[in-house]
Amino acid sequence: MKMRNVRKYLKEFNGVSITAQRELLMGLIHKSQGHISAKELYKNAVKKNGSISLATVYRNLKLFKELGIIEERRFGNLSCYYELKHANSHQHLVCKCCGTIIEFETPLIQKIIEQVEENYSFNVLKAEIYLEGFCKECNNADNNTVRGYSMS
Amino acid sequence: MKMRNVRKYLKEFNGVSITAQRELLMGLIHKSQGHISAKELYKNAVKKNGSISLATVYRNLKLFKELGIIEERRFGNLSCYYELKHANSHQHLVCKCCGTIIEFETPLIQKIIEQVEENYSFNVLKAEIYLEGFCKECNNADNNTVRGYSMS
DNA sequence: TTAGATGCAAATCATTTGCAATGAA
DNA sequence: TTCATTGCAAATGATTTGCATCTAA
Repeated sequence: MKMRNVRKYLKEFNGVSITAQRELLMGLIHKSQGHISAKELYKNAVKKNGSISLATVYRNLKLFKELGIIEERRFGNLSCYYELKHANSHQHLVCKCCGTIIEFETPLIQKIIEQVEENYSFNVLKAEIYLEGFCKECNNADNNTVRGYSMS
Repeated sequence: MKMRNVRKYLKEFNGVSITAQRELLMGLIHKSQGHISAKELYKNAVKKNGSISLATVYRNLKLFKELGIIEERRFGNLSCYYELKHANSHQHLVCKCCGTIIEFETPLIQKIIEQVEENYSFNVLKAEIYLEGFCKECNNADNNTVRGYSMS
């Protein structure tokens, strides 16, 4: 991502200053083109700026989240994943074996939201579908493992 | 829950012994009739058995999970919630303000699974929908707060 | 008797926070 | 100059683990 665009992003918000760390982190999040954890982001950032701290990564992830630039997701793990907020909402399909994360969309989620708003008088602000299973390749392989554990 | 039923549950598994702590924890999980966190479970357990340890709670939650008796859920928080595995799958609707958790069912989730299995050659083993928003009461109230933060 | 279970304290992992030093506007 | 931001280290909260002791089978 061009520096100019990052600046544009951040400049829209009053009182938020543009620092080298923020530009770096935003650039890396853009490059990740998908989901990245705080630790991965930190590791990548250190390669470019040896003195950046994990605290700065967390603080800025929190800031970007509050500014509505990124979203935070949990995929069963203890740690979170972060991704740029897309215009179009999408859902996640995760392989228990190889960890591949596939994004997909479905108009049915809108139907579900409507049903729930109707039935429970709820004002739904966020809808997430999380599907887990085995992808084609892992399903065929013999030596399946689930996040490091053998499942023979 | 009657002790006999707890024993029946645990006896089905070889090598798993029936301890007072396990009976207590299973009973409390049953009584909770919904979602309970490890900490809440521990607090309730201590009332009946002053010397039970948090480690025992976590170890047994892990065991029950492995035995397929309970399920682990994350609702955006850092900590997990545990619930008995129901025969019928159900989804969750959480109020950002008061924290109420509503369970609901929808046949549309099956449709989504079918679509995904078809489109991505995935073998889907688990499907979770998580909806978040404001319940009727909180939506009407003036002083809405989101998990402790004011949103005036 | 003996493998599995427990309690305790210490360890880990992800995330947050206090504080003094630094840097953007 | 001034207030936001950073790096560092220590704190926190959830969960796990090592170890000596206990207990169900």
